[in-house]
Amino acid sequence: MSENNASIRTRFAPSPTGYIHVGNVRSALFPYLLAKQQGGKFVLRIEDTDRARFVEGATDMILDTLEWLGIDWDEGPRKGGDYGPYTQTERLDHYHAWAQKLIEKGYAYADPYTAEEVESFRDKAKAEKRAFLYRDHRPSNPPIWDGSQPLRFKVPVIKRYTWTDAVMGELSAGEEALDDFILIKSDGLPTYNFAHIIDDYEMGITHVIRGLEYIASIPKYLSLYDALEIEWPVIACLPHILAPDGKKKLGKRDGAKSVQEYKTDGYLPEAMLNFLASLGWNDGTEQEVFTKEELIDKFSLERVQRSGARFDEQRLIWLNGQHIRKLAVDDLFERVTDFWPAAATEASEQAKKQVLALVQDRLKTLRDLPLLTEYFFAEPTPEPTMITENKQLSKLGTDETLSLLSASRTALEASDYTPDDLQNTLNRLLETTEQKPGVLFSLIRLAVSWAPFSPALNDTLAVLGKETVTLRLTRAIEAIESRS
RNA sequence: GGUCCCGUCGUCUAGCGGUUAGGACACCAGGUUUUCAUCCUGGCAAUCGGAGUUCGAUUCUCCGCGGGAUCACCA
Repeated sequence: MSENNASIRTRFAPSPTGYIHVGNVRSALFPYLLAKQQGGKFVLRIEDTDRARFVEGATDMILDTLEWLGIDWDEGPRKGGDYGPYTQTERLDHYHAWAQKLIEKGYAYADPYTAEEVESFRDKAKAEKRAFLYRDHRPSNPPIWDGSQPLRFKVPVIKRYTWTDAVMGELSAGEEALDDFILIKSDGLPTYNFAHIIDDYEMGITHVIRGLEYIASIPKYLSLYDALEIEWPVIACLPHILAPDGKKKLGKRDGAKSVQEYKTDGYLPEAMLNFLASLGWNDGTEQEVFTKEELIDKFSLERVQRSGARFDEQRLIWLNGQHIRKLAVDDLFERVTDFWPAAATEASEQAKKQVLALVQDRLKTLRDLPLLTEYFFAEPTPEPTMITENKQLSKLGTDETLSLLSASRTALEASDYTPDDLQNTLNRLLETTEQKPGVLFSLIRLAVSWAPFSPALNDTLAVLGKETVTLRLTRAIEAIESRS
């Protein structure tokens, strides 16, 4: 952990073009962790300058997702702050003022060509297997910019740029990386390339952390910082999260699920955070399970991996189980509100918590709850074939099965139904019937649950209660009798 | 094609010249008086290739090979 630096300001700047998928979240998580660790501020900014891809409601989806994950922003939409507005379309006057400065300095000019003309330049370069550079076509006498043409940046100095990336290390790129990119589009809105530089500066962002796809553009940004006489911020590029099978960056086309889907699939936000953080980062120890507070405490950009990491859902599932087991039952109870089987609707809070405590160790996702608990809330339908197809029980004859169930019913009726007494009763039953636990316990378990698996027998019986157990044993006996 | 980045078990990774190359997920086997899960024990499994530097390379350098990113009036 590095020394405290309360002046640190980081940001996450999504575009409202759709939901946030799991590949994007790390671009929010890492800046968040860094800001929290240093006692600085984490800023959220909405980059909505692309009107064509704008999706109504996307901003709210993104904010909801971040809130669910617990990635809380200090400034931004829903929060306000001293550096607003935090939505780019509300900051147009800022961009135009800075653009004017560049024009006055001779570092910006109107692009006189039509889109088609530029396209033909590009095609020609491609046909000749050359890299296309707009600055090779820089007009000698550009018209006065009247806002109807795109405004282009005029790169002041064509040179090799060298810089230090907080994750990738020393980087450099040749002159081919520099070009006269568009600052303001012909619709009057700024491009990302221009707007984010202005916003980051005006919002006092000290650490610009974003995905690796921007790394090729960094020299352009550096030349713009220089033209604007703005000091370079700390720059960090995060490697991509790769699709589970292929080697390409995980995207919506590869079936990258939205974060919301993981929520409805029964994943805990802390598991998601832990998983995403440890994809491409570790603290150098052998610790695998981290709480959010531990991540904040231990995170560092220096230890972020330089290569991409596959999204391995198996590992997420395992981590989810780990985090579920760490929760107090009361806390877990709050999380599973939407996951109970329909049969549990009428059950009391106390009854549900009892059941929950029993199955907590068995939950991989919250969605497993119905499968694991159905028979506690609804009368199961007897399926005698589960006995005859069980490899231990299949050796039992019908008569023997019936007498075992009958003896069990009688013995259990005498118990006070505390887990301890139930266990003692079951043990005595083992002796009097001269059966192995694998036979007797399996039989009772099936007769009261008719489920493929269940928690420890004495605990299960205790939660079901004497009345229910007696009833179910009777029904089991009847079902087997009527079948033979 | 130009520019740039990356390369340790199947997967996520530790390693910062000398290690039996460690851990985790997954998988396999065994154990904890039934099942499933948890938990415990054990097993399987990796340094992309070739030169060079060095007494000694996973580690440093170079060349290959492989993979990826990017070359928009998208971000």
